[in-house]
Amino acid sequence: MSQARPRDPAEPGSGSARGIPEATVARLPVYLRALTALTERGIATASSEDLAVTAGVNSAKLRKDLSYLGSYGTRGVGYDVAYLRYQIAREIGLTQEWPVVIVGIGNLGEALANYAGFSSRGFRIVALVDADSDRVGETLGTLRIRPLEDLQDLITEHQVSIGVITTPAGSAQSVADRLVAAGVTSILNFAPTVISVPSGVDVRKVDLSIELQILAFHEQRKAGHAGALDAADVESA
Amino acid sequence: MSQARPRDPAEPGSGSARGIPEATVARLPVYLRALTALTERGIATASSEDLAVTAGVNSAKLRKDLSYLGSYGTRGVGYDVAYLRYQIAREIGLTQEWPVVIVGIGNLGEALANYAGFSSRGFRIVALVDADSDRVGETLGTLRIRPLEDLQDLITEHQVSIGVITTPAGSAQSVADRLVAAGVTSILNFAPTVISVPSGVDVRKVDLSIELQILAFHEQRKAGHAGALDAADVESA
DNA sequence: TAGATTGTTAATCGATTAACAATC
DNA sequence: TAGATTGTTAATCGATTAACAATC
Repeated sequence: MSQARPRDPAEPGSGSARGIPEATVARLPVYLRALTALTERGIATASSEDLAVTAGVNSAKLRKDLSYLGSYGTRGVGYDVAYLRYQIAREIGLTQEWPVVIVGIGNLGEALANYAGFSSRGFRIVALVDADSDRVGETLGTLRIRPLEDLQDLITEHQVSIGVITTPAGSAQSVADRLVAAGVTSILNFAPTVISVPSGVDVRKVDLSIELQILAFHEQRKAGHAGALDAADVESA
Repeated sequence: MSQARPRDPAEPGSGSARGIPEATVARLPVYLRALTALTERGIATASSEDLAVTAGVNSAKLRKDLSYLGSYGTRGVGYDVAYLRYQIAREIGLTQEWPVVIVGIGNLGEALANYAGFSSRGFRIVALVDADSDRVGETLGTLRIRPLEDLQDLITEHQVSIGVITTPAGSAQSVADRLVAAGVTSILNFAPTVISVPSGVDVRKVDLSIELQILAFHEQRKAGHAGALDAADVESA
């Protein structure tokens, strides 16, 4: 466990010690975005309360989260926005550029390929791959769509460690297998299916219809909604 | 708190009692999908272990989650796939159809408008809205893109309670305000910004670049990755 | 010094999990 | 009855939060 004594940001390894809670890791990008927003507003120093409001979290949680990285604030003053922003970017690994491959160039894959928010945050899409021979050869932005057979070579050539799957559910597992075999160790899966990977490979899943279903669950329980009556009918039947 | 005595699924209200944990709610759609997959494989009965493997969770967790809904299994046997599937669908609110409006028809909005996964799960996109007068009037599938001024009327006409925001960050808050003013009480926000809404309105956020950043954080910490060296360099500097 | 705000503690809350009595 | 598997308990773990001593 970590010692109670104050940590010095200059002490090598102090801030990057293992054991940053997953919940904290998931919020670091949110803080990064909030700091960017403050920078754009010309704000150089911000209190944990300012930052928390911008990020949409509670300030005690924010201070606790930041404390896992080190002591980057000044008591009585707050945080230097530019400095904290750099420290968080470094912690996440955004001081380097991450080459990314997208497999499955349907509507969603195409939208991601064109999404400016990736490149502006340290990710560079270096290859687009599709199994459909009709789409192969087509150019999207500056990239030509490549066949699945080229996947291994593309990953090796660009030293890709992060892959994005935007194929239909049926192809997702075999694509994941190929990505892993080629050396990819992080996968962002948009296909509506569970994929299995060896330990050591991280998978995150984004599921658009699941998000809507969670909203529907709560919506159904709100008073005044027509659905609430329907549900009661089913129940007493 | 819930009583320790066994609950009867036939008892009105038993399964739908408030207090289903959020973490459980978020997994119900995953179980629903797993049950659908089992149905497609022609499997009529499944144990919690079968279901858990298909859904990618641990079976103790799955049984605990299902216990919040009621007692839908049979000891020594397992769960009837079709029956459990119906019960979960009912619990989520998918026995009715949910009309949805999408605001912001860029690459992502267009991809969502064409996404078959929504309609097959009880959501129907009833309106596409964009602020750009160049896109207004264009037809996507069976829907014509409508101007922002029509938003209120569309929501009233179709009794929409769920809205999807796929605008740039800068427009998201004003769109959210208009959605709420028009009566929407659930929002799925794809814009890379925090939006504020009155209490009683649910917002879920999907942030594509945040998912990639979380992967990058872990990737950076994996041995053998070039980035690991870079980070160490920065740190000791 | 007085005021402000961090970083940390400790209490609380919620989620996960193994284990097993209940029961089909 | 014997075997299988649920539904529930209770222990554990992790996350959140209020409060405040430390300190700028």
